Amino acid sequence: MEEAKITFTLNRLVSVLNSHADAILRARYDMTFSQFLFLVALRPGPLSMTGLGASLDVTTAAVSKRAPWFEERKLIRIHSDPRHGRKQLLSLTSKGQRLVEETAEALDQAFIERFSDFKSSDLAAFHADLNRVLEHLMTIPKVTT
Amino acid sequence: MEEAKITFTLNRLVSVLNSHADAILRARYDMTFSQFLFLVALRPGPLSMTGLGASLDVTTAAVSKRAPWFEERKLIRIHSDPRHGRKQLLSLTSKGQRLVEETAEALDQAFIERFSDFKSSDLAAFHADLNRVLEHLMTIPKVTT
DNA sequence: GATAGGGAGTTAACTAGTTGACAATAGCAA
DNA sequence: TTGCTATTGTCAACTAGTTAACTCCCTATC
Repeated sequence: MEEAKITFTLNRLVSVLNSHADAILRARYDMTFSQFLFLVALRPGPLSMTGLGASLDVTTAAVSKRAPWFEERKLIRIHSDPRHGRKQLLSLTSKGQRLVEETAEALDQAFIERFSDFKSSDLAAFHADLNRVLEHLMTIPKVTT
Repeated sequence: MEEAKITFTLNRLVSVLNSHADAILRARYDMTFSQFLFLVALRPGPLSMTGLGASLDVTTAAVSKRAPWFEERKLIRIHSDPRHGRKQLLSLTSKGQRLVEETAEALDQAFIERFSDFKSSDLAAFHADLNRVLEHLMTIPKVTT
């Protein structure tokens, strides 16, 4: 009993965190959390449809359907890769880039304020624990039948 | 920068945990994780459409659409509340109950095995940390504008 | 050069959510 | 009683995912 409840607690935790972020983005930027994630994934540089899908942990088809929405709003540019006829490269426009920086900053700030009464060393230790568990889970994919 | 990454790590962690659970359920019980959650929520006793929605953190409409699928498979029963003409009560059939117990047990077992090399006191401390953070987030809803 | 394969993207049909509008019932107050 | 107001569930239209089937285009090999 005690075991599985960790996963329930984790699920509740991320759900609360994400809807918190979503609420801030909707209220201040008229934007959803998932739109934010789409743009953030492009921050490090242009990606193909498939590459962005991998980064968002979503199929290429899902990206292909959503991309035009962002292009229409001039947040991203879609241009075909000169080195590969079929491949499309998605990149942030300067408008998109500005939006990402601003929203990312706002969320960071909100997070910091929310946890201002936690010692930063505690948070760091917590993050380290999370990473330890995550890394443990990534090893030995283990085909369960 | 360091701050927001905690939330990214958390999101990755639950996504890995949940797809792990999903894979086990699909392979061994031909069932998805979200179907499992639907049934598990009814384990403590019958719930109305709205009540189940609250428990799953989903709207009443979503429950209303999915419920017939489970009824057709004789996993739940839908009967109107004798004390309230409009209200519908959803409850597990014995088939549903058996399935829930079996799958919950399987997932618990898989979790235990997966973390067999973690000291259980470490896991307990980790869970306590999670709860501490979660409780912190639940306080002061704080209307952000 | 022809062609077989693989990689990349799109589309269709599906599932699972959402919101908003609605219908039906419950419950209270006058 | 009668009549507001709440609660409850359903429906329609939408968003965001999935898988499977398809189309292009590139590359290697014969």
